Amino acid sequence: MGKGEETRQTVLVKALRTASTVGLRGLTIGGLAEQTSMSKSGLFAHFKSKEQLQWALVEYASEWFVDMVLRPALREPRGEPRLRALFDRWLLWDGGSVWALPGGCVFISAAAELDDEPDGPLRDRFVRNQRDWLDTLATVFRSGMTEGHFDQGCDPAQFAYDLYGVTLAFHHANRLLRDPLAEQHARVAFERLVEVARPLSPA
Amino acid sequence: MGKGEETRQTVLVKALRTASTVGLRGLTIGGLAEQTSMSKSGLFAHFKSKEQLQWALVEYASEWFVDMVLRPALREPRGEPRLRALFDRWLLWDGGSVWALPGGCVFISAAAELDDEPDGPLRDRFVRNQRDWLDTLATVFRSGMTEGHFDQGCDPAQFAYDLYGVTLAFHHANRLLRDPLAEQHARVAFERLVEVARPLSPA
DNA sequence: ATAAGAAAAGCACGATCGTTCGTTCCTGGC
DNA sequence: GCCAGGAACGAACGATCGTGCTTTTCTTAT
Repeated sequence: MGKGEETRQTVLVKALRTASTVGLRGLTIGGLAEQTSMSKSGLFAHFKSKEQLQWALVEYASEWFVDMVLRPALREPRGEPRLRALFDRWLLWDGGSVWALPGGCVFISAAAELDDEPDGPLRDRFVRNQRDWLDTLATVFRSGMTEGHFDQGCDPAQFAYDLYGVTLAFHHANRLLRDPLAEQHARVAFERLVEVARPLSPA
Repeated sequence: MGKGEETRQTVLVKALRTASTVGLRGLTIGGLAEQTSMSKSGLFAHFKSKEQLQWALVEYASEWFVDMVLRPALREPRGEPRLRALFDRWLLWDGGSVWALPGGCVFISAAAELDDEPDGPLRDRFVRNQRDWLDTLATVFRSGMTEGHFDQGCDPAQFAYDLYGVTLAFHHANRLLRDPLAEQHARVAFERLVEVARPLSPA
């Protein structure tokens, strides 16, 4: 890894942590330069505009999410165990683990900022990220259906939607309201989602 | 209503619509002045700082939410009917009705911006708003329990959490992903929440 | 070791931010 | 009709924003 790529990475690491608390829009070149002990122009040269920096950040965050949440969970057996691992690590991702971002899930802030933005490279990239994640959830759930853990009549897309809702509510209750019962509520909700999806007559 | 209060109201109306798309932080005094055909300083004088403007905006949004969503639903019979009305109007509030804000639910953007903010008057005010709303949901559900619509073993706080999750996911799917199935997913999720809460042995 | 090229810095720009100040305009009570 | 006080304005401030240019410093390959 050449020098250029190295500092680029350093910047993205810092940027990711800051963005998790202040959002993509809250990022500033000057602030980032200060955090990395660089000059504004020196940092700016790596990304040729702020939006490209944001784009690179979404890219980087996606990779890291895969590394921290998805990949480890994929080592669990297909179906329900894998789904549980996914959910557990998802909660850790939003806070409570040493490797979690200081502001919790960075995608939630980004979603709120980009949802009313006009189409563009940044929004498109992020929407793809979110669609991929929902697709992944649906796929993992579908594996659970073929494994016989979940009923054949279930709708994987609906399940992905529901599960996302559970974690969105978790983020809300945990970080905004600082509700000590947030995680408990999340787990109860998850268990009921799984329970409801169970096949009536196990093969 | 004196002249001062009148223009103050005018400003808040415009501010609310803008904030729904760009968030509380995205608001600018200059932009607001332009929208209302006022001078920056003239507008600024009504609120003595930007944060106080944001504070007043949260206050105003809360009132309007009560008028548009809560109050009309309270005219429905206690219990399940009232809960359904609440949910229906909540979906309308996030978009799809003529009176909805152009950027959808303004509280969701605000939540993402304020969740990692240090304590302060603005955050406190907004957290109170959100707690009130969750309490209201729980209360309405609890009425449904005493009415016999829902099982006595249910946890109203858990139900409020779940229902909030459904609408957060709806906002996400609807506004960010522009998923045409968003509302359908939301309704399916709601129906299952209600279904699961039904008493096993109706009195 | 040296030349070529990348990386970083320095500096400045136009724009926009929130905010202040002094002035002008309008309104309501006597 | 006058006068006090609120409402709005115009201009300006210091700060900070993203972004160009030019120059210096460092890497890297030969």
